[in-house]
Amino acid sequence: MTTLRDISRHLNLSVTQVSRALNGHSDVSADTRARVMVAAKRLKYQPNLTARKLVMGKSGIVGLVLPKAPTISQDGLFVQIAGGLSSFFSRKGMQFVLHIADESDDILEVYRKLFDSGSLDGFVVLEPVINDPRVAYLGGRKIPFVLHGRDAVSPDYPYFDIDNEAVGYRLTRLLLDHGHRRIAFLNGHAGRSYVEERRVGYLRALSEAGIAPEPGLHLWDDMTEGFGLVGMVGLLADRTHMPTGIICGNTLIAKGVLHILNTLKVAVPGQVSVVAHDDELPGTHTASFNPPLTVTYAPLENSWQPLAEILTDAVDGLPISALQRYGEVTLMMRESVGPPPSK
Amino acid sequence: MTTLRDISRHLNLSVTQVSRALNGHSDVSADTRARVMVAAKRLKYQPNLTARKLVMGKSGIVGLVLPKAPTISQDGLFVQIAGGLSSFFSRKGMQFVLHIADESDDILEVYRKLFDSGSLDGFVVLEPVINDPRVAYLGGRKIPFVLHGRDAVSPDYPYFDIDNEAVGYRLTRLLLDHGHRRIAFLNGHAGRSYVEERRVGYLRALSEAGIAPEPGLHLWDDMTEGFGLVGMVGLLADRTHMPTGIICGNTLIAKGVLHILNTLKVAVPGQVSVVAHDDELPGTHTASFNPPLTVTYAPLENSWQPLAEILTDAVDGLPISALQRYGEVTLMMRESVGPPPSK
DNA sequence: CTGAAAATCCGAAACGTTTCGGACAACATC
DNA sequence: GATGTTGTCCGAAACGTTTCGGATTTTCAG
Repeated sequence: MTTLRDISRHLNLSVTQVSRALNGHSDVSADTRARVMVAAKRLKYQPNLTARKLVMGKSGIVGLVLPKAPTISQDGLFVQIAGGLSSFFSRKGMQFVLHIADESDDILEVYRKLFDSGSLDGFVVLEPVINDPRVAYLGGRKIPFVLHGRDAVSPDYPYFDIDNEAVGYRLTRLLLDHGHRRIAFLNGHAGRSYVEERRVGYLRALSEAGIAPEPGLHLWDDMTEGFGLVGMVGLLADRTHMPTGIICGNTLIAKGVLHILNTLKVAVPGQVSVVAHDDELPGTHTASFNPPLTVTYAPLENSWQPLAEILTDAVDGLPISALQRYGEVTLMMRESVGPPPSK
Repeated sequence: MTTLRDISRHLNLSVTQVSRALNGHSDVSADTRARVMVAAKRLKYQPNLTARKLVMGKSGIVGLVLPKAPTISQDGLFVQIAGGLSSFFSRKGMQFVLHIADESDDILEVYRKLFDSGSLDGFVVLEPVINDPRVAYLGGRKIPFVLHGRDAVSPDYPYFDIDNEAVGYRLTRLLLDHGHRRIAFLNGHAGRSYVEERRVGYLRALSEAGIAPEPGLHLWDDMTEGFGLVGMVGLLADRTHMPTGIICGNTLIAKGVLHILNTLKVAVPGQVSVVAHDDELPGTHTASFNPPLTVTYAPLENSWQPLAEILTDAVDGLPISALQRYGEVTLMMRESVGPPPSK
């Protein structure tokens, strides 16, 4: 292990100057800085985070804690998330690390241990539920974290989210503008905040169009292909009274929905129009669905960078107002939407 | 934050004695120790692990480094591994952490960074290939690690493995003992050491029975259901000359093989006998295959505990001889093996 | 040529802990 | 009474880094 002292001896410099050179301080001559940089690289110098942490109070490591019970473990999503975050954090000079909590122990206790032992500076928190206990705990203890999403409407903690109310509104509005009047929404699990917000957008669009929401047309469930299959079959039960527009909470649901429609030879968009929100989950490529699906598009991948930025800033103590950001959502018009059948 | 110094001042003791009292050293009087304990509790003393780590040279954290490109094809498997290791390490008072390497950077460089920065004490290494570069690097630098498997026959580093030569031998032998003469082996990817070793066992059993191996009967490929499907179709191509015994490297392959056999109405074990090695991958339950599969059984789950034990011992500097262990393999006789058809 | 500002550099302290080497009693041994 | 032995204790060094305050050299205006 090479230390600052090694470099300093090697260059006939003081440890101080080497440190300052490496950390980009002002009072180091360009020449010295260059020499230090070269030597550091050549000797494969790696700053000892433990020592640095001791004097600065920060370790430079952040993490993600997941319960063993697979909330996200499906679909290779897991590796994608960890990989994405990992690479952006390392680009910011931080290390990102993943911790799977034993199902036996309380997840909040895991956060505490990790933070109080001084190993981790902060956390990325995924998949919030409404009034999320993790958020309450971390926020209460003033432990730095960033939430992917929100657990309330106007939270007082760092987060990155997309405008889910707008997603619900735009998808509904699109169908309304094409003339649809009976619009079903296969949404996610109740309790998740993004699910609830999309519902709010859906209801607002309907109400603006002067349409009373029918309870049977809004469904909550796991966002899986299975839900799409079962849900769509249910909606088709009464052919004389079925919806002409279908909104799917994600592309898995849409896959199931389209599968049923295609199998039963229901024309899309001839008889039924279908739209969805597309996170670009691995393995679902909405452009090559049959027919190509009209979606609101906001790839998950676009969140890793802002999440990493926000968390590093949070660890550095920036004010919360600077740590709340939204991601963009684009409407991708493709071929799954048309006017409703004329009776 | 209360420190040792606070306690020492409060008790008119030296920092040394307080530290020794708290850590249960011998040269502290019973009286002093009691007083220190009381004071520590009353002042809510929390030892600063960072400082301790700096002086002791250990962080108490070990990790697993994975390339972003998924070597471990199955995602559920991934979580299972990380979860299993995590829970056994935490039971040993260590923290386990997972690091996904950016595909851009050299994986050895990642190991170096993680270790030299003092963040991690050691590593679990999975899925060795023959002459694995990671093993060479870590071993060469004397960085503690434990290998799940081996990358050579008699290695000089800590490992936990099963006897893969015996797996190959026993499965082959079982079929031979039932009278089979033409035995195919759908093995894993060439280069992996366990794959090669099983092949050695297979060849030894054949040679003991005086049978010359046919090149076309031993196949290497990814250990997926797809390989099972494709491989089996290939083996069935010439019905007059097909093998009567099939050995599958894992249960995914076996799943594919059985699927083909069942679909084509080839009787198992009437016309073809099938055996496999069963790691108990998530989602494959060989007892309820059709027919229930005869396997060598060595659940992956049984490795987490020994791996955790070996690595902690390795970090503590125990001699290598104490750090090399084998796991058990049981032969589970079920219903997929019988005599070959009598012409 | 002088003086001061600017540019570079360095020693030493600090972070909180463990541990090495020794100090100083009290007590037993011969 | 001299010599070990044992039981307690303590000062100081060490881990590798950052940073404060000052020291030294260079530059440059007057």
